Amino acid sequence: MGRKTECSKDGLNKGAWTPVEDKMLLDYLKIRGEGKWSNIVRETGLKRCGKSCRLRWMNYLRPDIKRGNFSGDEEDLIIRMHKLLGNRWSLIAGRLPGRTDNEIKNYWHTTIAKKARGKPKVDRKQIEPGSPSGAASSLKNQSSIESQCTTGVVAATTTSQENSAQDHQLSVAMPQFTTSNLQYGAASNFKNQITIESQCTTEVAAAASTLQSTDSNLQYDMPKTYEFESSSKGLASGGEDNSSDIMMYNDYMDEFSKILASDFTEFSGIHDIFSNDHHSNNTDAVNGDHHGVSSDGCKSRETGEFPEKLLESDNWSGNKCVLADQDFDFMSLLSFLDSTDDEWTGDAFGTKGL
DNA sequence: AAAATGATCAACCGCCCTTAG
DNA sequence: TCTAAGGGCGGTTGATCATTT
Repeated sequence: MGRKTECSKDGLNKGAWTPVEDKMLLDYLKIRGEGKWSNIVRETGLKRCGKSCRLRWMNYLRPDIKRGNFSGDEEDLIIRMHKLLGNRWSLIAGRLPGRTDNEIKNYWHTTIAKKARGKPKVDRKQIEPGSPSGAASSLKNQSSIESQCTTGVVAATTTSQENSAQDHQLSVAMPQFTTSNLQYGAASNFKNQITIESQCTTEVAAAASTLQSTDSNLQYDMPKTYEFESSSKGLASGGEDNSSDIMMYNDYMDEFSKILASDFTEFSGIHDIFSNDHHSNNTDAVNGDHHGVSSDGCKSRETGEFPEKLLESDNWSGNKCVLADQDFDFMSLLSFLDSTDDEWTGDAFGTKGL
């Protein structure tokens, strides 16, 4: 069933790449550059499918890849970005210069998620005492992901089996939720989802994205129709017409999705939030001032602390721009995330009080 | 010293989205 | 407008190495 993928064709190598294969790929990319991955097989005789070539390049061969342990700052950043974005590894990687989505994903699963479950990493590479990623940092991270939110509401699933699967997912992806404080409701509770205490809205949004990631029927920019309602894996129908609630929820997720995918400064709501006095430190950075755009699509980086850098890139999902900026200020990013934790609320999207 | 267990990470799989024809 | 192919992404697997018993 289904069409045969390029990588499932006979005669292609699988498994670990050899130095010879690496060289063939690098030689090709040196001449032709990235893209047109499927041409590589035809033009070089390399017995790898295009996807495999791309992966090898993106995750291993690129010269700008940073190797070695994640610093405490990077770890903090991952945790906070994950809190906002869920398992959107490529988006998170886009904010970590030199790190790949695969690397971050692995790191999350092997280290951070375990910490969140109270099982600290045993670092085989042995981090030097006093380094930012040492014990103190771990403790800080542990506390940073503790729940500040007493009530979380996530969309419902239909069966207890599915609930349990998602319990697991949420316990990993959303450390601030525990099974006991999740309220599983039916789809008819969408209204309740939206009227959740504003301080928890970030978590709700992220939880929604997490749910999406486990269910191909749920789109991040929530579907215009109830795709999930008719899905065997999707959310249960409440049995009554809640279309207005759903529409509001759709609007909310739509806006959230747009913001994640785009230049933040396009969103006046976000702009307004950051213009508040208590965020005056960041006001300049998010005042909607667009910078020059270079020919490669990367905007200029003469100035700046994190918030501006976060906002200035119009390419959230790609590493192209961010990787060029090796002086990325993690502390600024972390403080930004701190300062805005409470601000990623319905307010920004005009949903408060729905 | 050897076996068992755990941790790490490169690579694969399969799905979805985009785009070219 | 439709369809097939390519590209991108998140989830998962399995080989390898380190640590523990």
